[in-house]
Amino acid sequence: MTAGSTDTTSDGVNPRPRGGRMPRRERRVQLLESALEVFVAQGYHAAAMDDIADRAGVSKPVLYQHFPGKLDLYLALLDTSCDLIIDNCREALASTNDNRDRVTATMKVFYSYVASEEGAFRLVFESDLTSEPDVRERVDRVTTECASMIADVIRTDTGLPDEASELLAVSLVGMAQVSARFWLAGGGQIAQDDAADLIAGLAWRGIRGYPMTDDH
Amino acid sequence: MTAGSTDTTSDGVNPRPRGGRMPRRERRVQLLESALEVFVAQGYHAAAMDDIADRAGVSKPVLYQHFPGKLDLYLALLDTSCDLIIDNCREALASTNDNRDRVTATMKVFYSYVASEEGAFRLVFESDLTSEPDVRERVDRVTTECASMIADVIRTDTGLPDEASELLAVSLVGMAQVSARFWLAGGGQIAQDDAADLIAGLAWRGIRGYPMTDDH
DNA sequence: AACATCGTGGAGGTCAAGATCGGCGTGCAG
DNA sequence: CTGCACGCCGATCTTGACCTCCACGATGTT
Repeated sequence: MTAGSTDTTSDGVNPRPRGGRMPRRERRVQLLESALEVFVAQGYHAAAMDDIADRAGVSKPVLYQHFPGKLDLYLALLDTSCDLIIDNCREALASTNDNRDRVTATMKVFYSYVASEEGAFRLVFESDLTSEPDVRERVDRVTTECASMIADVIRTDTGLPDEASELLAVSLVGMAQVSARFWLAGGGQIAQDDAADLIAGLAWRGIRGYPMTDDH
Repeated sequence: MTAGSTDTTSDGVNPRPRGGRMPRRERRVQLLESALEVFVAQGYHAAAMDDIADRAGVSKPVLYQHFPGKLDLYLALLDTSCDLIIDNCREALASTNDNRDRVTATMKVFYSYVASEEGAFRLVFESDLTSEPDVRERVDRVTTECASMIADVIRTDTGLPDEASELLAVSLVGMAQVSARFWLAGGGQIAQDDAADLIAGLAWRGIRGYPMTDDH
């Protein structure tokens, strides 16, 4: 009994049935999906190209016929995920003119992002390839871009200096991403919207007093 | 002769003079210092044991006579850094009974931690070995432990439920660590204490308004 | 002063993982 | 029926990094 039974190779993952033939374009998206699952579950370094190929139900050469290397595959997925969160953040900020609603909407964007089934946020917030400059640049860009958009609002409405606005905005983004990640790890003790509302309230109380309030 | 001149370690090319002989205990701490520099500069995976040995001015076998393997070496440094930030956080919270001062003191702890010359915070906040459960557990413990201590204060003073207190505390920790990291990356446009005060003000305005505020 | 001891150094083994080359089966035009 | 093209797979190569074996020199003792 060398093979044949579709048993789990290593973990609780079930590889796809082997032998199906499909056009290139379709195969490519399937490979991307499989790669995302493996990278999310194991991280970049622990993920082997064999694992991704097995997960997709194909052999390794097929994978290399679609992507030149492991890093390219990872960067493709990373770019998609980075663009998603940045675009959603932009839309949330543009969705209203009330700053309190802006805070809530942006917070919900982060919580939805983290709660999404695919878990792609791990590539961005928990990447284990930060030594690679291409990865570092993209990961940092998520925080800096989101923060920059928020900082524009802060600066416009408060008149604070650029550096202070940026730092405040970065801290709001940090609050959102870290709390969302640990909310998810907590296992759903609190409903997603309740958690987002709670933290949005914290953030809003923090920044709403800034234009006119002096310290103490 | 064994001059401990730890000058700027920007890129890691700074091998020590070779040939110096020293007692075990001293050699061990020197190896730890060298390993920290290399891990901080290059990350876990990119760092080779040869690099660490060369950095310390010794050869590879002596490194293995002091530490059984690469992971143990990394975990030793990680533990030290994790304990440091957790203990400092605890002391900051115990240093006063005024919650506003608690927030400021805790924020300054994070900024000092990130600004410390050795850059050990990168092992905790930017580790590239999160796939290893031992590492993941320690890294997460920093946030959860710090948050737990803060959550105790929040729960006591506000009467909020446990889960809400924990989530608020986690978000404050996230705000601190992310903003501190990006403040450092910003290159010192703002003075360290000013940045910490700014974010502490944001955090305090956020949480001070919650139910049952005990103002003296 | 000579010898034994111990720490040090360079060169090498092992193995995992990324990247690749000749064969196989299927569908279609002629 | 037959040749062709295309997609796919088993088996292999190579690189790089972690981890040990034989010489050498310094130190303490008689």
